[in-house]
Amino acid sequence: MYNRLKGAIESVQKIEPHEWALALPLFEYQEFKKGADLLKTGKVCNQVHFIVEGCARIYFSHESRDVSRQFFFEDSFVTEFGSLISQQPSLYAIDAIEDCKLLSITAENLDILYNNSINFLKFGKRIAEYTCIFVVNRNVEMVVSSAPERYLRLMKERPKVMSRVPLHMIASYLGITPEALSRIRKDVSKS
Amino acid sequence: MYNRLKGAIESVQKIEPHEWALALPLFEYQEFKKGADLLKTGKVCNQVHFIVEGCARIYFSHESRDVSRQFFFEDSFVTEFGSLISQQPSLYAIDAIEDCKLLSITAENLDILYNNSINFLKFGKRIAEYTCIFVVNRNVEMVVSSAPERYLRLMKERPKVMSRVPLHMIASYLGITPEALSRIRKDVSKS
DNA sequence: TAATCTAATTGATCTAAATCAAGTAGATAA
DNA sequence: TTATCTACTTGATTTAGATCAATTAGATTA
Repeated sequence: MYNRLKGAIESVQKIEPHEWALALPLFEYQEFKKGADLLKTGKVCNQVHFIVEGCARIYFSHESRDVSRQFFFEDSFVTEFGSLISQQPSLYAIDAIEDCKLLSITAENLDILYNNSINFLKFGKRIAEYTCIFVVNRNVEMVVSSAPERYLRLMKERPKVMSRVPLHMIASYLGITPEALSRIRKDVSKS
Repeated sequence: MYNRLKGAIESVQKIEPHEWALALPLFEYQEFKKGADLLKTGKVCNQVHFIVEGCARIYFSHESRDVSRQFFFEDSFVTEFGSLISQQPSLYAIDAIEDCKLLSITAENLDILYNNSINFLKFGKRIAEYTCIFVVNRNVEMVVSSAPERYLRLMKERPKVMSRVPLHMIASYLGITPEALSRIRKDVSKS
């Protein structure tokens, strides 16, 4: 389990043995059942989770309708940056789409880690940068591509989302209604 | 001029005198005329610019139409993260909306800085995190708010954009056509 | 100064996707 | 097993904003 965490981190930034010795005890194992909340809207986000197994989502509640912002699968990290960094109440919620096995670190321990390990600091910088690039591209895609184009691209580039996330969540992620997604899928399957 | 740069950085992260001694010589002053390109699409982004005076924009060319992604004013940094970090050809271009006075640092010098100054490394991490939060929120706004709502919010929260950026650029930033923006403005001015 | 651009506005029409409404199909629970 | 959810699909109608077309208003250049 810890090897999965180490692998994911080292694929981004080389970490020294003494840094691992500091880091690993700071992570705590926890499980969440499907549908459970990892973070509720209005609460301060105090953890970063590494997903060992399962699938989670960040979403936004808007006029009694959930808008999914992003999906996360095994071997990736989930947190709500905005709240984690500002330590202000979160505008977003995180929940488990499938049963989840997590290795989690608290905001305080993460601070300790960043202040005592230069390579973890570099790792944190890179993660933020990659996230930024990903989100910017998604943003541009929302403006320049049509709904069917966005659907086809998601299908091609993130097949896990298509196979493991309910369609109504995918619809809101794509910025459309479930009805519109249903019709797009019908059109696509025809051609 | 360098005091402006120092002020902007220190407002995010405390920097030690010896770190400033290293950093400041790495920045080079340059000017761009209104309309000039700071980065062309297809070129590798090799600089981060601090705007001392003026206004710039990142945009995306799509089917012979520019889509503005973001606007930048004095006392802020402009670069194209995606290309800067990957050192791959940029999907985006940057140009000067007004005559610009810049303090610029190259990707190589930035690397030197990050590898020799822990506080600049922390600064870089924070900038990436803040950018990420900003872009995510903008993203969600594109999905949940109508065009008039997005216009009103931009007017309220970023008056500099409204007063210094041409309307057709604002329109594409809001994800609408210039015609639609014109009509929204007429409606808003009535009420 | 007039001439030529380009930006912005206004009007008419069209269209992608939303909304409203109803039905069907899988899950989950009793 | 049946009953009850909730997810998904399908159809009818509406609407926000796009597109097409023309005009006006500022800029910029000759």
